[in-house]
Amino acid sequence: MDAYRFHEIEPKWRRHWDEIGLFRLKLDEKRGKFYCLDMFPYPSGELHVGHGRNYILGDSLARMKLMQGFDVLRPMGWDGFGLPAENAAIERHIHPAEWTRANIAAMKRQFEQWGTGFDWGREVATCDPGYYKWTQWFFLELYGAGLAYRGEASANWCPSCRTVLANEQVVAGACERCDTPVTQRKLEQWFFKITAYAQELLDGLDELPHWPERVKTMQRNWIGRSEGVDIEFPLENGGSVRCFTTRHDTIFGATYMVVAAEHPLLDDVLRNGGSAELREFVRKERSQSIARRWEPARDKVGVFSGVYARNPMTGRRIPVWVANYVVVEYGTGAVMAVPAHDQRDFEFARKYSLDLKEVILAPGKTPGQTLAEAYEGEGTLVDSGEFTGLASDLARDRIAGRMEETGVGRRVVRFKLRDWLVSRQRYWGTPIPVVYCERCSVVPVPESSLPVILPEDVEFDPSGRSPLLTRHDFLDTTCPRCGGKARRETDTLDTFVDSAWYYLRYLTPHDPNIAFSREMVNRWLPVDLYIGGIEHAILHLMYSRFIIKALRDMGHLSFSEPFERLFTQGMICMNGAKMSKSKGNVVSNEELIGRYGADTARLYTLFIGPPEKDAEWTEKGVEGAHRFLQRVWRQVLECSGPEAAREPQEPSGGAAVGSRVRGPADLRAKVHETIVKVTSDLENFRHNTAVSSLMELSNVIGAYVRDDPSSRSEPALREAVRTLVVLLSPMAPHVSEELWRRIGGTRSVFLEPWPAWDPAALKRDTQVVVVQVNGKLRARLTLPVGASRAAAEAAARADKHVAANLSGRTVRQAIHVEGKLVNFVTD
RNA sequence: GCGAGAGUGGCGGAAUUGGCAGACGCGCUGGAUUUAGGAUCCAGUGAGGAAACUCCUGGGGGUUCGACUCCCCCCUCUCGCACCA
Repeated sequence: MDAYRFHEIEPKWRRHWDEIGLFRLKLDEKRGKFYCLDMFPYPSGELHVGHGRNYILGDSLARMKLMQGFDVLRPMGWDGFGLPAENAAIERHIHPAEWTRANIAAMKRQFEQWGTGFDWGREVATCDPGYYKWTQWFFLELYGAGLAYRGEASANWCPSCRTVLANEQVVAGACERCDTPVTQRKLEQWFFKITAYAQELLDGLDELPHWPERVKTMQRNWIGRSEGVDIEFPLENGGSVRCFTTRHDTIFGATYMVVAAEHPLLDDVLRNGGSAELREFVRKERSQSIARRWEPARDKVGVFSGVYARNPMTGRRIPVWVANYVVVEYGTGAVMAVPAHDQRDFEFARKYSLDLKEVILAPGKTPGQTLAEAYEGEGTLVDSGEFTGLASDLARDRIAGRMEETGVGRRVVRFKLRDWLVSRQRYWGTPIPVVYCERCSVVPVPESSLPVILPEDVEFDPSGRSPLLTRHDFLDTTCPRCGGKARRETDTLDTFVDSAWYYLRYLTPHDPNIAFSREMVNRWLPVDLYIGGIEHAILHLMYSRFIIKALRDMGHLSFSEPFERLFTQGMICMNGAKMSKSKGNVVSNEELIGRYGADTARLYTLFIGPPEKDAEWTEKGVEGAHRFLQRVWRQVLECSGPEAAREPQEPSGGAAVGSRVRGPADLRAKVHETIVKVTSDLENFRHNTAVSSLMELSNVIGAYVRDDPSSRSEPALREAVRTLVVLLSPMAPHVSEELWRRIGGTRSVFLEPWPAWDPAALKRDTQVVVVQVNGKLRARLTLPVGASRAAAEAAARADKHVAANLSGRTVRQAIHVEGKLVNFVTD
């Protein structure tokens, strides 16, 4: 028998699949569609076994769907813009474009080695002008719709790199690139108005039953909707401070106010004086970086502002404080403080000896007891004027109503979600297509002039400053509106903009005239299955959802959610840590595939554990997967080749053990049970148990021929072996294709129909019925299927273990579950 | 603190309309084959016990003829959010 020579088999079949265009989408055939999308990678050039998991999962499912007769769209591309390329340029003097292209080529080679089948004719890269032209077009569309605007924002600023940093680029309050402490800086920046869709983005999550609950929860937290009232607190010397609260039922207990250091009220106060202490406190707080402010559990400190306000419900005079526990980013940057019913206010009030007034009574409590901590729950109002005696929820409604009548406040819904800051002071990204005209101010570049090309022959400054700032042939331009002198925008777009729409481009990847075809995306989207890492749970997925809704409202497409079903795969770890080059615990693909072949790498990756959970990579596990493929190889050839008939052996004589199948009908039942199991397991992302059921089938086949070598010519065995090969093919495609041809397949196994199970074959003659006495297992009986209660009970009583346990006792009740169990309950 | 998820042999993990706990793989033990190693094959492998048998799904309680599965309380771990008013 030939050895399993995966080195020869694997490249051979990959060439063949390419030649027959197995993964080339046939757009003209209109069968059921299946758009199976993997999150496209950033071309870092680094690819190890941990990166393969999602692609292998998707590939297995896509191959099964192909065999089930679906038109499968299975594209791949590259998230080509981003910082690492620019850093490589600065550090190693390689141009970002060159670095990126080389990495794409290297990664594509490795993808191909895995045998993951993609429709490479649809490949896109976000850094190609043919792609980013359309990213720029989106920008203009959003700008035209009023969803892109320029505004001032406080941002993380690295003084050394001279750029704004995203929050995720700030590590422990310092720039991830150069370790310089990050400061806050107000800058004019471009934003997308994602907040206009806050409510719809929240509601839409309820329409996504096939998304992981975890991801939806994270998005809900991020959107952060809360209902409350905005209340005007009049100031003693004129004017007022507005604050937002969700607990207006506690307003009668508001004994002071707190504003954030950035609150405009303080500008007025400090202009007219203010204590030295206040001045110093505000200065210090305002200079804190955003990152510093986000550190949790800081001691609450504050200073009296010198200003008094009036509680609009009680008329009480209350002091206004400045403190570090109020954030300017949320609400109005000012809060009413109710120390009796808010733990933060309670701690602060105790520290600075501020008044406390109890206005909510917990159920079963009497007033006047000394509080050890704030009571934040619901209860009955006390000492609250006309609202005294109401329950919290009713009181909130009544108080809000009264505030609206009297003009003191109004009901509002607030979100934590901020608008999406999309400008970056970086070179390697999509240029923002606007110019600044001396006369007309901000002018968008007309669509006919797109793309605004990113100049490639540029010099990189070690400071990290964008080379665009000194490129006059890029900078200097004319105004599209008045023809006068104008300067181009030098900021580029956040790479999340590039990746927010790429899945639309795959349908018309090379069309120079349109970003996407309305008709095609309406037919092919939403994406049926989107596979990727949990790290994109919020940003990428939320931005994509936003872009789709915006495009829908602009009339470019007619669906509301881009991804019907989302699957987030777990990480692959090694020695307890995420595999990464810097930790030195990577297993190289090339090495692994060189030693064991791609099919082993794939099979082990699928078998390692539940796909959504993190898993620990072990060499022993790889060997186990390889052993299984070796065994299948031998088994299939032995049971199917001519030598199967030529080498009859004496029956081993040993009686078949209980777990073994007893005849062709039993073998068929196992085969068809495996078809059911593998089919549903692949559809439900339980690849690990799909693999184990194939191992079981292989074990059963092995025992079957061992017990009766003459059975090798049986039709049931032939069916078993053929089915094993076909069911294995999505997971270990190369070896399955080779075996399929060797056992008589005349065309690719992937062109064969996926096996259907035969309900008749699933029916077994006998089944195992367990017998319990008082819930304790006493016997296992093999009974004919459909045995009656009487027959089962009689057989059970006849068993000697059961009889021994029943002797001397009276059976009070006998529970019978057909085909499963008999349980005797005795006195 | 809030929210979500998880806790099962030496290890990864199976089993959910409540009905055989530990599938499958790794590891380990013994045997066959082999000069040897490797590979392969066979048998065994939750714990205790010579055995009969008993015990076992983080801990405690409950519902039930019967609980890994349902309910209540507690512990631990992972992830997310976090002074959001």
